[in-house]
Amino acid sequence: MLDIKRIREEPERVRERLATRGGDDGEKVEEILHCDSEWRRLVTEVERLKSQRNRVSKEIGALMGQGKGEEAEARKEETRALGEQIGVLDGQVGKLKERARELMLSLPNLPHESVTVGATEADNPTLREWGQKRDYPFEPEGHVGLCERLQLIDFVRGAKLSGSGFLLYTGWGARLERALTQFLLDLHTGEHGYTEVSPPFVVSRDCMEGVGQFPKFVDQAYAVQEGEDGSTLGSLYLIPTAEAPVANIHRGEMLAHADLPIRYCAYSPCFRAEAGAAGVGTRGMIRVHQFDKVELIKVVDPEQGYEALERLVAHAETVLQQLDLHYRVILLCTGDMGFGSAKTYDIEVWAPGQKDYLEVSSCSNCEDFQARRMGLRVKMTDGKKVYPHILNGSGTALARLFVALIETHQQKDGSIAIPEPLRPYLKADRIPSPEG
RNA sequence: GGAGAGAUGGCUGAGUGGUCGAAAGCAACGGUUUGCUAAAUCGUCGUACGUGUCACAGCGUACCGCGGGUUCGAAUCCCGCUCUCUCCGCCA
Repeated sequence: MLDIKRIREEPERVRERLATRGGDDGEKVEEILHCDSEWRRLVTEVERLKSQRNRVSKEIGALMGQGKGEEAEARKEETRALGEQIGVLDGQVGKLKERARELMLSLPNLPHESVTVGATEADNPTLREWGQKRDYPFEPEGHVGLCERLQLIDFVRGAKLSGSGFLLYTGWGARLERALTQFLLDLHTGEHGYTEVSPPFVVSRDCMEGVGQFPKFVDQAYAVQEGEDGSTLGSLYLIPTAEAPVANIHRGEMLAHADLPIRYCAYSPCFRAEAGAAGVGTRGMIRVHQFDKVELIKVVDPEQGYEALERLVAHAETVLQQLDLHYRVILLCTGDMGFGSAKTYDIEVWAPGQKDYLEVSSCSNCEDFQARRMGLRVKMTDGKKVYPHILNGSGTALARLFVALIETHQQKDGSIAIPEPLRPYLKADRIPSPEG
């Protein structure tokens, strides 16, 4: 959520920055300004009436105390009339405020000045690459083929259980997934200073709203239902990312400055309805309804938000470096950024079987956008209360990492070589080929 | 799932339908004092929004878990909800 004061003070600037995202939010800004000024006008008015009523009520109390009951009765008429006016005005005030909030919640964050202005992913600049595409003395196989041949994933039975887009990991596949998860958590907690948390995998509507998933992406979330009648279990939603619960851990709190920076690291499965994406790259495990991910969340002093973002990306990059996977880091342009983000780096790993780069991490600084939505503040050492910057980054998504790993490290003999740092976790240095 | 108890300012904890934004204590902050890691003493000490100011101040409104209701007036009475605690049952 943007700062209403900022919208009041420099509406043009806000409109300009929003426009770089490509949406049509100009009209919303207009309506917000209108609701806001109207709201302030009515609030002033209704508060004046309330003040009057309070005064008269006190006088009535005094009269009653003095035993002047009749006089008091007479004055009650006054406040009754005031009460009616107040009721009407309060209704209008409430509606305006609600409408303004609704609009405020639907506005995306303003892109940071350093972000390239652009319309689509074609405009995303590549910032750097690490490693390189290897040459294989054979035609590298795609992950679907590898998974089937090595019996890592049973695509058919996974779909039988839950429909397409759900994976059944088997044997070495399941073990590799578990090893990767463990490896990632140990790396971030041990080397990068994050505190591991294990959050609920369903969250309330408030949490979804806090991180900016709602209201815009309601149709992308699975709602938890209680029974066949469709009654929703207190409006709970399967998390699309651990960011939803973890970024909300301190919702509504007032943190001390000494509590910062806060760094959390969490494993969770992620559930995405991917409505409207059917048929687009749905084969295999590139785009699925459920995948595992290790997420990194930071809550920091606003002064240090961007410094923290650079470190966050570096932490995610370490994963790929340790697994010896070629990747590139790109900066999302204004038109391609997520709803709540002010600046986002994507890390894309090379998958030789796909002959394409896969997004395995998205690291964003949402600045105070989420903190404002969830009412999370920090009391600075000088006593000032500010909204901290909240950052999130994947460290990393598992399914696609799995793809890049097996495609990159496939061997001529049909086996998969396991990079050194992962071996202790898998307790093996290769995944053997059944026929080998 | 059943029964009961509770939810008040950073914390502990009072609170009669009407000067209650809320006693008291602790903590915190500022000052004074005492020949020494501390004590005594005085004072300050909630939040949000609106208004106002260069900025303070000031003024107003709201807030005693959340949402409704009764009333001229609600922390206080009524209803619904949420959460916490205790006991019972059930269960990984």
